[in-house]
Amino acid sequence: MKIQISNMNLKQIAESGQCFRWKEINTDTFVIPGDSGKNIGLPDLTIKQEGDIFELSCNDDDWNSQWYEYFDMPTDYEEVKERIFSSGDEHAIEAYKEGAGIRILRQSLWEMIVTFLVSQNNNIKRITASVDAICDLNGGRFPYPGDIKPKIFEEINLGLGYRVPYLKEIYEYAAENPRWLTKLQSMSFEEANATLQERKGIGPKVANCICLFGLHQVDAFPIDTHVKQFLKEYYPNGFDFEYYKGIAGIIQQYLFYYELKHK
DNA sequence: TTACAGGTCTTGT
DNA sequence: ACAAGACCTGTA
Repeated sequence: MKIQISNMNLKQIAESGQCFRWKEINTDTFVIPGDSGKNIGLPDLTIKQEGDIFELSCNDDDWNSQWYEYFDMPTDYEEVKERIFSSGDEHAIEAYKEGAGIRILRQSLWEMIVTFLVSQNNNIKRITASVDAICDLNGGRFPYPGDIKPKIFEEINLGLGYRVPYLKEIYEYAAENPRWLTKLQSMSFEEANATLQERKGIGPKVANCICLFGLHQVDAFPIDTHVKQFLKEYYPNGFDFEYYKGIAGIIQQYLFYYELKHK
């Protein structure tokens, strides 16, 4: 199928550090694993961008029931744009222009938990390699609790370094507490954020990433080394979180992407 | 060779 | 509550 979508750029999303399993098979053409979203059994999606026209390998039903949400179509990015431009905040405007096609994907919560545990004090290239290695344990599909035995992390070198016990423990915990994920989904941002940080290896930054990318809590604002640098350089007197309430997490992605590109 | 990467934990004050 | 220091490892 073929459709027109505004405010979306696949390449920018792929580079924005929120998804680590997209494969670019051609220029502006990506394969996205079907289990990246909320329906584990979905076929992989091939999607090709030409301007604001997108050609997808799925049918209308799968678009309407699955990928529409995955690409965050329910969010009005035109409104986000207007709020940024009417803010008078020149640094946010500048950052926005750099990554105007970024969207906050609505990805699998479990995948985000595991992925951002891996991400700490790490680089995107190695995170991708480790996530791929973790999927290889499960025939290429992202392993859910119970799909693999937690001890596997100690037995096979997946390039996780000191994060091995974190991964082992989170797989154990989630298998023993099967309602944990659904509980997180019913919590407020503050509750979910605090609950996530009860797990070993999940601190404030990783918890905010999980809230933003796995729970679509758009008030989450992960402060990593890049965003910290951006805030320090351009907002020495503080960043106006109040003004951006409701879209702070989206803004955060523009700042992150801008800083990543200008380094 | 040293520093850094989408940080967190432990320990000491 | 806050500040060091340690921590795997590939890349520049």
